[in-house]
Amino acid sequence: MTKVVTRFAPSPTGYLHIGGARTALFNWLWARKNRGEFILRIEDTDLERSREEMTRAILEAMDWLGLDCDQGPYYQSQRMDLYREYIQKLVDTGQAYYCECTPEEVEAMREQARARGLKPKYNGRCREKNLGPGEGRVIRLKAPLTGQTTFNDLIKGPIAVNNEELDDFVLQRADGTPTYNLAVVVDDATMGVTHVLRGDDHINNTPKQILIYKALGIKQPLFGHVPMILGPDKKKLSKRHGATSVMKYKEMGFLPEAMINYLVRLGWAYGDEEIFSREELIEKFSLENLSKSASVFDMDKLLWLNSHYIKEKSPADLAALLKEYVREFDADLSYLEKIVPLLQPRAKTMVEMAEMAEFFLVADEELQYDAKAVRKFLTPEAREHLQEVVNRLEETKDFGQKELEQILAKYLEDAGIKFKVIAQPIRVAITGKTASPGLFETMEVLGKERTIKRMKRAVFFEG
RNA sequence: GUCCCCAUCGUCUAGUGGCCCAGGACGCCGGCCUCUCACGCCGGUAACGGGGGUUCAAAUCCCCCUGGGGACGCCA
Repeated sequence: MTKVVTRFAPSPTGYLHIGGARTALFNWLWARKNRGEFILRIEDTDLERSREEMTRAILEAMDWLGLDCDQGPYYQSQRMDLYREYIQKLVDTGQAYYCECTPEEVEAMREQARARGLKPKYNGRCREKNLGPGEGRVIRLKAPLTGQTTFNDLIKGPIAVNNEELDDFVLQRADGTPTYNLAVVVDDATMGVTHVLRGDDHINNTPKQILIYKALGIKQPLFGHVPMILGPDKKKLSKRHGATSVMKYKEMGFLPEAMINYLVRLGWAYGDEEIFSREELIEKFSLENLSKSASVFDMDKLLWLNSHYIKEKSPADLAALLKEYVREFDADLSYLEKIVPLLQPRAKTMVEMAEMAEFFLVADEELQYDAKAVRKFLTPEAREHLQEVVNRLEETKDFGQKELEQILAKYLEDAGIKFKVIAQPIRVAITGKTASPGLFETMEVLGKERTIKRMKRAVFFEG
């Protein structure tokens, strides 16, 4: 059995988007599962649109997702000689030819075909002209006029296309650079790629590439076309649907674990299981369980997975992460580490967690009070209770949840009131809001001094 | 327009001819828990696009229709 080699080959014309990330993930998983190799290749043959910063952004996103490669990144822009060599081979063997038609002329041919209700194609005008190299000339593949090109897709099954549908497409542009289809074939072949897993928007390119493999007389890899990811309107996912860049999700406070888990389940399933660790995925991933149909990106489910992984992660790790999301961080990590457990069951994203952590981090005198909360809960009676509770809190040395609970219980008994009566006032006093983690745990983390300071401030606070 | 691909709850999906008057998950609704908000737990809502076949038996196989998506570049 030969070693499995997969690759991810983005073009640096944009950021790594959701769909690309999933394709990369599937390739990565397949390589890892089979103890094969995963190659990263930057497809930058279009020197006009390729941007170096995009390459960096893609690499950064791959890194964030933890999709490490064994080879590369390779750059097609650095392999031009190799492509030229293969193209020359095709010209020499009469399987490719120079064409002097201008883009306008070709467009006219296509227009003509369209007018007759046919598929727009180049009409093969220069096919038998036997032209040599020259200014403005491209090289086209002399594609078969009849017959069928077929392949057995790993995901979709048998696919057949009549060769009449294909035309003599361009292999080398007028500027001497190779086109996508040629470069992909040369690279996949020379890099020993065994499995090409890519978006099914490439399905129509596959027959063309197979024609090149055949013309070159080289072994072709196995192809698998994964379905597209759609927006809620069922159209191909794009900027119109909001964030599509993977790194945007990092910014929005998603964990890479959640991202990976979500992406893999979009188009792949393993029975009824929903949660997968990286190791489980490598063990359980399989091509047979990939679905054939497109799937809709669902933010709610991503959010659910993210909150799951937030609950699962260690407070220490989260504290370190949270640091990046909190504005003006001046406390130390150990303090954040105490806050995090209170927020884990509540925050769905790191951004949310940062917002929820805000009142812990702000200076006591700068704590913002919600006006409505003040009006509703800091009533004159409530303020009296608050003052009484402060008096009792000042006398305690221990400020742990247990002690606090006892002190409050004693006060309730003495004052003859229910906890409900003072719970919200205290909460508003120390957090400024009506919603927060449990009162006692919040007080403990805040500490005696700050809790009391805030409560005292609340007693006389005027909204 | 032409070609290619696809078709189970709103969404992600299980299902590979009988175990399915279709299971899980997200969401949504209701309840429980409760110091608020969450978490958690329990329950509920909701789908095989339509029509023909094949078969003792079809969500599962075949055909047609419809619907959706994609591709038709000297982009990838």
